[in-house]
Amino acid sequence: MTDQRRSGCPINLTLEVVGDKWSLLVIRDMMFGNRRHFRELLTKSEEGISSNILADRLKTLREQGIISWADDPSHKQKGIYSLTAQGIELLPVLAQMSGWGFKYLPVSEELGIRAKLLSEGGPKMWAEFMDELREIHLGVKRRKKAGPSVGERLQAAYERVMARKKG
Amino acid sequence: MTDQRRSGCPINLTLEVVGDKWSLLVIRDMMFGNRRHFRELLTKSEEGISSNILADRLKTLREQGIISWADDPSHKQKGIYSLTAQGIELLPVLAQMSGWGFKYLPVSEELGIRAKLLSEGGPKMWAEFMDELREIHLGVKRRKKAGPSVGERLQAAYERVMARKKG
DNA sequence: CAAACTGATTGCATTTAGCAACTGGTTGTA
DNA sequence: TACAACCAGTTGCTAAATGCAATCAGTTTG
Repeated sequence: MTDQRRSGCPINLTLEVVGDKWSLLVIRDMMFGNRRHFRELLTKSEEGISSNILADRLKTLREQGIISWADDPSHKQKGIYSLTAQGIELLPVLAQMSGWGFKYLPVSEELGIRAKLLSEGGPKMWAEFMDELREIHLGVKRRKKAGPSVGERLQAAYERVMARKKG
Repeated sequence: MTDQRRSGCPINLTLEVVGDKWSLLVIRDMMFGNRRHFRELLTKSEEGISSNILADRLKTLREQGIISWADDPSHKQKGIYSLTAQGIELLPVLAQMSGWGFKYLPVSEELGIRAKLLSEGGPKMWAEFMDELREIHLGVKRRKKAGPSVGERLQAAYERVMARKKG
């Protein structure tokens, strides 16, 4: 990962940071699956990332200021990865990619339901979800809204589809 | 490019199609720079793509239904690449990436001005620009709006910055 | 007719991705 | 206190993608 940039174009620079097949999936799992430890990210992802790639991406994402790392006081070996403010603001990028994929690619039903809700919810829902992420990852307190959070609603919808498919 | 998918997640599927360092740059140049021929894409890009990579990406993007190809009647060897409806709808993805890059990465002034305007314009401006792209690439007629188009405004802003920088 | 231009392709070296096994340490349980 | 399971990675190796420079055959321009 040398520092030479191909151009000063914002799209190019963004691609140089997260334009590979894994970085955004790691961020997705931290955002939507609340995976915060190395092992969680390694074993609970749909796609099966290998440990050296995961270690490399976590390192790079830290260097880029997209995630941060802290000791887990409950376990001497565990660390907790968190999204930074900058990382949280990748949500609209993921939401748009998710919406496009849902519309044009062979998305599975259980994994598509979140995309559908997020796409229908639009920028207003994204802003609310980013607020929730700031609370979870940065400890920023926010006024509790009535009813379930966006994160909870997405998770509940996923589980509803899974339950119906199994039963 | 084998067809095996890592998962049915919409974000993952989108990444498998355009999640590399070049595909989205080719689409960017077609959208914002109106590059339609192989040579234009090859020589007029900021980043300097090599010809074998460009040929491979154009092939893949055609196979994925993101761009299409047609003979150029003015020249027996020339072909014209166009964005499909599906390709045009990648604009919001590019716009979000562009906005994020503009906010957090060392974007050059002349290449950042489009990102700034597009970000400020929001979904409404993106919809208008997609309408313009549908006219240019798909031949879909639309009612002419008053004043310069989004594409023209972006280009004019870019040229204004360049003129000022040169003196 | 020659030079420049067209959309690529080929060969080769470098870089990145990916798999499987392994390391050194910690924690929970019997 | 022995021991399995768990923790965050690292190492060695192979496969695939990337990138550069040269080349190609047909087309258009002067």
